Amino acid sequence: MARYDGEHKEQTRRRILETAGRRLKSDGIDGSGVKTLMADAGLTNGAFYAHFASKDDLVAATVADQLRAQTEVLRSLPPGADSVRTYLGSYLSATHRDDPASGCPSGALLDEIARSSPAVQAAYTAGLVQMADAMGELLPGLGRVAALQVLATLVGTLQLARSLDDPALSAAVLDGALATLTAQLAPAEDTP
Amino acid sequence: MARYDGEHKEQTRRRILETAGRRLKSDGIDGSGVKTLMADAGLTNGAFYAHFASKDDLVAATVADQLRAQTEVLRSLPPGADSVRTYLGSYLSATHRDDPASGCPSGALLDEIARSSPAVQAAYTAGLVQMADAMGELLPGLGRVAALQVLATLVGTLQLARSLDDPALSAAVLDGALATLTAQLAPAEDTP
DNA sequence: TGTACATCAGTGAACGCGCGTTCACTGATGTAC
DNA sequence: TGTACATCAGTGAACGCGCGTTCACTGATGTAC
Repeated sequence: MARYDGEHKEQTRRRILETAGRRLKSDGIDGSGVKTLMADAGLTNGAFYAHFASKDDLVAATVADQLRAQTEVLRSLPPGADSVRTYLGSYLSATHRDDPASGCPSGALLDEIARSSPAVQAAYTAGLVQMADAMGELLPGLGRVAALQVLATLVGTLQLARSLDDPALSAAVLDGALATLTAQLAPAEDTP
Repeated sequence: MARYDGEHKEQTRRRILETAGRRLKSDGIDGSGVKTLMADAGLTNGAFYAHFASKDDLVAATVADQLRAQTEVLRSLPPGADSVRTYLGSYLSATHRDDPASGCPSGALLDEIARSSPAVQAAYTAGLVQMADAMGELLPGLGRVAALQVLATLVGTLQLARSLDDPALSAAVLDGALATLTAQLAPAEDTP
């Protein structure tokens, strides 16, 4: 019946989702055109609407997909404070700061998401709660709201580090936040 | 010699700067067109280039102006932990969350600033350092980097509260961050 | 005081361009006989 | 096995529109006589 068995099309959709994730995070939502997003996936603009209802629909799907990926990173770590420390360290690294395309979607897009459609915000809320709960499972006693607070601090710090044009200050803010968060999350483990 | 004594033009420039501040914070940088920005100030698009060299120039000037206004708010408070607590409380309020146009430029625009030109990032860095130092002067012992960390947490929390479509969760994140920051900044004052 | 003039802040049409979206079509594919 | 066909993922031109920027101009203003 179906010529490509549906599998081929599904694969293309995934490819668009993944390259769009990188492009949106590096150029922003308003800064990424449909033509460019499709070219990134090796396609032309016309094919876009065979996969997504609108640009907004793609943004919502991409946000969900990106947060799923971030959640999987957290779930792949063994439980314990060490894992959380490792995660914080890589989140607040110069590497992450300097490569938004590969990084956290919240850090790259949060204020644009705050201005986005209800569909995008719904996808974001669902995805971020998953991510917060995954972090909560690494550290017993860290509830959903507390985990969201940690994520908010990570996001704000990363954005700030990306916006300061003084490299020493940018690095100091990253390091300072890592120290503060580490102390805050495992206060009992540093004292005998 | 000069027909309007230069004062009239300076006043118009200030008016553009102020209405642009509100528009940029509510619609974003990419989301605000020159035509709209000028209409907000009661002018037409053509007059724009008599006041600013480019849209990027306006954005840099607006970022500087907005951060100056935020800094003045901090400087107007009497020194002491109570003032900082008051400031944190108003920053992390539902009122601020629901009215980006009147609020903090970092909270509204930080990830777009991270993608902006060197000129915008230079204006942002200079303005934010002023703001951090003004906060540092309210609370002895709060250095520049520590103050920037506090600001990063405020910004991330505000953006997150604006992006979550669950009102209860949004409020819980604001309240939780306020409690955590307050405890963090004045740890000696809560215990006898 | 009244008139002619120079100034210049502001107007609004136009430039080329990219936006999100639509649609008639192409052509590679797997199937049917 | 070889050929005719139906499917449909993908093409690329076109739609109307708004973008940032330029520029010839208008007309209210303060000044000079």
